[in-house]
Amino acid sequence: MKNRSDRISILDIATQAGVSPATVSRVFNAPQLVNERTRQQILAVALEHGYRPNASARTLRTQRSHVIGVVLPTLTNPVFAECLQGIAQATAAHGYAIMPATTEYKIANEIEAVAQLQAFGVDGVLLVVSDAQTSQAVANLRAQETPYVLVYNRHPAHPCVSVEGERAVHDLVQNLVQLGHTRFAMVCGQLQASDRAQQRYAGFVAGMKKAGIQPAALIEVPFVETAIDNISSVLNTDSRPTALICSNDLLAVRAMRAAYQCRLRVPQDISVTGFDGIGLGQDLTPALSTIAQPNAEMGHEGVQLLVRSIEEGRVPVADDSITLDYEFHRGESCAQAPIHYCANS
Amino acid sequence: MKNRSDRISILDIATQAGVSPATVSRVFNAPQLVNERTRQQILAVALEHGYRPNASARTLRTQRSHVIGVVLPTLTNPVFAECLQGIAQATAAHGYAIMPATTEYKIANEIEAVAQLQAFGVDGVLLVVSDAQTSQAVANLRAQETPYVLVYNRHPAHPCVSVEGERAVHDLVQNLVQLGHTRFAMVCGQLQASDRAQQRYAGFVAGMKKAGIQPAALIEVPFVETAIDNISSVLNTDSRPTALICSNDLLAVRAMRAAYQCRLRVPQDISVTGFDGIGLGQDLTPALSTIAQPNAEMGHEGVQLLVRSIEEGRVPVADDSITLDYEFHRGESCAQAPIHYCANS
DNA sequence: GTGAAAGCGCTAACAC
DNA sequence: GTGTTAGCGCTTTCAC
Repeated sequence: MKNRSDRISILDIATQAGVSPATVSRVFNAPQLVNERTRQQILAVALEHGYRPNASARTLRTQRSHVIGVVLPTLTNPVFAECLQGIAQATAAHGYAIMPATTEYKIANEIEAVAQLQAFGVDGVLLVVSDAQTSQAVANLRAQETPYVLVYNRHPAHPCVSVEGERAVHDLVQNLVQLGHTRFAMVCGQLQASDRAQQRYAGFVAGMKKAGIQPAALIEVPFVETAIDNISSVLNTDSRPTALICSNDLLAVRAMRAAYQCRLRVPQDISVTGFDGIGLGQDLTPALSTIAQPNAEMGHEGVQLLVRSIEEGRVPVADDSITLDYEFHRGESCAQAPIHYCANS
Repeated sequence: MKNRSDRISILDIATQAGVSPATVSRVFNAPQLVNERTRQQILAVALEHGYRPNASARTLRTQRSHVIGVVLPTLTNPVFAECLQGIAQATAAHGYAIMPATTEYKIANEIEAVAQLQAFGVDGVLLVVSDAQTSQAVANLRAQETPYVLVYNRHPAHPCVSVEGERAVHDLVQNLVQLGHTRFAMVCGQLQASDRAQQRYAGFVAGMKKAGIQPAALIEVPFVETAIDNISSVLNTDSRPTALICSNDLLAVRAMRAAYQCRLRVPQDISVTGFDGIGLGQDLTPALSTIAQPNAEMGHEGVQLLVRSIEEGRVPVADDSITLDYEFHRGESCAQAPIHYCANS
């Protein structure tokens, strides 16, 4: 009986085609070295059996797996899902496979994921880490000289594909000030769990300072489950903000929900902005105002950079970093500050 | 100079620990066979070098990769992203890695993905295909006796983890009829590209029949880009429906947008329901009414079923199929039919 | 243009 | 309880 484990091998193809395994191998790896007629002959036999060279054997022999590892926080947030989608498409176009792992924002998982990927012999890894500066996982990659590129993270000492989050939020604040807003609050997840959120917050602070506005509330939302309550409690105060700048789109959606529950209209009573540019944001009502990153493209570029350096036999370095443009989507969730607040200021 | 390609091997560990490679191997694969003291000794050396057995070599030797392939349409739709998240967590818990590929709903990509995964020697594959009945990719898996489980697809001849989509929509129609609705329309993507959508539509038709209601409009949306326009054109007619049953949540969000653009209030003027239960749906305003599938759990169960049968050395069969419960989330996007329409009926 | 043979790193008989 | 050895399927010199 045919057993699943005795798959057809290069030797079978060689035998049936009346050539040596070396020739069959050449057909797949250096076809120009093989006589046209024998090549066709071999290809015919291979096709008939649906033969493809065993990747583990090839990897073992060549020390090249044609697999890219990917480490990211979660696929529950569409930003990362969209990015992974971009990664998947780009790698497929280059003939690579991907091996992703999610960390749930846990440092220990980042480290474990990288170790596992290294055991699988991935040619390189793309990561979104909690904090590029202090990441042990990244340090390990570097120590082993495994090529890697950070995505979303932005740090001068590492090869990164990122967006200027700090500047983006800084400019956003100016933008809202133009619209008459003077009372702001920023909504973040746990700041220490994300260098991106920290950078966005830094932009917020800088923007406020630039505009000469009082330092404003930071609403740190420890768990997504309670986000709406956390935000509502701020919106229920007398001195509530007229603009809520959220460090990501998922929070912005919840902020709009919180506003609704507090009987505030978006954007008439309160403006809400997000960050990320998840696809769904544009289809919401009101359409989400957000600093849109080109998520799929970030994945694309990361793959591009990583694959190129892998194929050139070098490791990507900080100088290879790519900064992509973000785009402020005006949306419908932000507008002029409400009149009576303007009067107050 | 240290080269990235000469990673530490089992032989290095063996030499340094003063044992044979076989003993080192045993420490990782059958620790109980090794003397406690030598085991500790070897573990210490391994830890010091951060050694992990090379997965390609292990795979080549044992014919077991500990990798699960995943084939799905896209990660741009949160349903699949949430499911993959569940898959990633479950596989990690079992010590497996995943290798996903996206098909963009193209049959050719399904076939190619499966072939690539087979070349990588995955131990099994989880797939969401366009049409289980006619899938060549699935047929190939079966021909090679590669263990596989379908997720979301529901078909009597295959091992599936799914939800009774047909019944769900059938019941939903009754539900809406109870609320006074008599004019319905169903919104789908391209029906021939998804057996799930077909099943949901069948449930719609059956539900209408059961309620003794006129066969209603089917709004087939060929491209997501134009979804809102397609839907709007139906909403702008005199005989517009009072309830829009959408075959997935992404379409439902766009349907709500279309309603808004047509100056119809959801749910006062028109009720909208989705299907899938994407996480974001509950945070929207109005909260999305939907038939919620347990997306992460579907991934979990698929992994469970697949891994169990892999470890028992058999292939999952149709009889192993699992039907999970869906849950109707009432949400805020559906309500009583508007009065003047009731009067009409 | 093609073949013979060595060896990538590991595991699993089998021997002791 | 541990070591010796063959071989998984492939690529790649080197020889012809």
